[in-house]
Amino acid sequence: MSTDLSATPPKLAQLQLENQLCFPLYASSRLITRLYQTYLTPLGLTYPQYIVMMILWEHAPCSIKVVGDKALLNTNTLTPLLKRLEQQGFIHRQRAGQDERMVLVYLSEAGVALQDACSEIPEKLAAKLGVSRDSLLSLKTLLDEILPALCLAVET
Amino acid sequence: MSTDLSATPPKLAQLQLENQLCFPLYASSRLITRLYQTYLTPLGLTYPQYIVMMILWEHAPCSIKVVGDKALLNTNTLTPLLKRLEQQGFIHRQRAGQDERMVLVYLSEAGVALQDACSEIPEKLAAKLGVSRDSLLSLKTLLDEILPALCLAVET
DNA sequence: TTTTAATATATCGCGCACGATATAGTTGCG
DNA sequence: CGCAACTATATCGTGCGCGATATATTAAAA
Repeated sequence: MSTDLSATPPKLAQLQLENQLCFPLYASSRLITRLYQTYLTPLGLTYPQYIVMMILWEHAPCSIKVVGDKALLNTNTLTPLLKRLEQQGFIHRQRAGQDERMVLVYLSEAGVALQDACSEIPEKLAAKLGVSRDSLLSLKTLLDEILPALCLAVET
Repeated sequence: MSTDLSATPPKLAQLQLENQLCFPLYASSRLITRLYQTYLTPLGLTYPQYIVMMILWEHAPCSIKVVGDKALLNTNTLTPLLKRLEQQGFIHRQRAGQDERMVLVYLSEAGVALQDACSEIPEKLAAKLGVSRDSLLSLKTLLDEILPALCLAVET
């Protein structure tokens, strides 16, 4: 009820939204996704699909495992997502010959062409956001520093 | 395929995952949620439910609109979420008398008691993460600076 | 060479997120 | 007053995320 720190025990004050790190992280991630969506929807992509396409532009053909390692996603998310990308005609999938467990993901021509169509999105977004390049850069630096610690902590 | 910047046009280099701000934001948000979940599941809460409970601990009884404004969530997310919180016995809902459009959310005794059960979670998490308090604090500062710009940009 | 463990992918179920739409209730304007 | 604009909530459909589990293939151990 009170935001008066002198009246709120410190442990309960930590549970107030404005004192939490987790909330702005959660909220800004969702808002960024929504911003991207305005540019991605016309191209037929969702935001997680865009993440996966970025990985494929750089690494295809590669196994689903590799995509998952880079996107930090498991097959319970990736299998249906890749199915949709295949239905859209951006990729196709094929079991690897030498190791029948693996499924290799290949880019189609449309999938390759999509990269050009996406090339302007990051700068358009930065412009629309109207936050200094410095702020964005130091945010990225901080997150890149914390991300490995998060990966470790999740596994323990 | 190549990470050699001299061989990759700058606009396409921006589409490589490690040059993007959006990915570490998206990934760390999900990982933080997963970390919280280990502490929240035993209490019968999901992470978004925990966010909503934090708002209610501070502002209940209040309307769904107020909860949505603070959590940056709409009723298409909140209505079913609040239903589940009610089924768990943490809250109850009632139409406001003076304005029959509003639904007021009240904390039950169990809902109030839950705050104590959650009071140790933030510090436990920070300890497990093993990142300096300085890093976490400057991350929060940066995010709080960018969040308003994001809210604005989403509306335009 | 069996047997066992590890690996890669798939499936299921639940709970978000969110765009789009619908429905009451309220307010304001002519 | 009557009617249009606004507000608060609910519903629907789609696509994630992810814990849990299943299956097939390969590698390692006995």
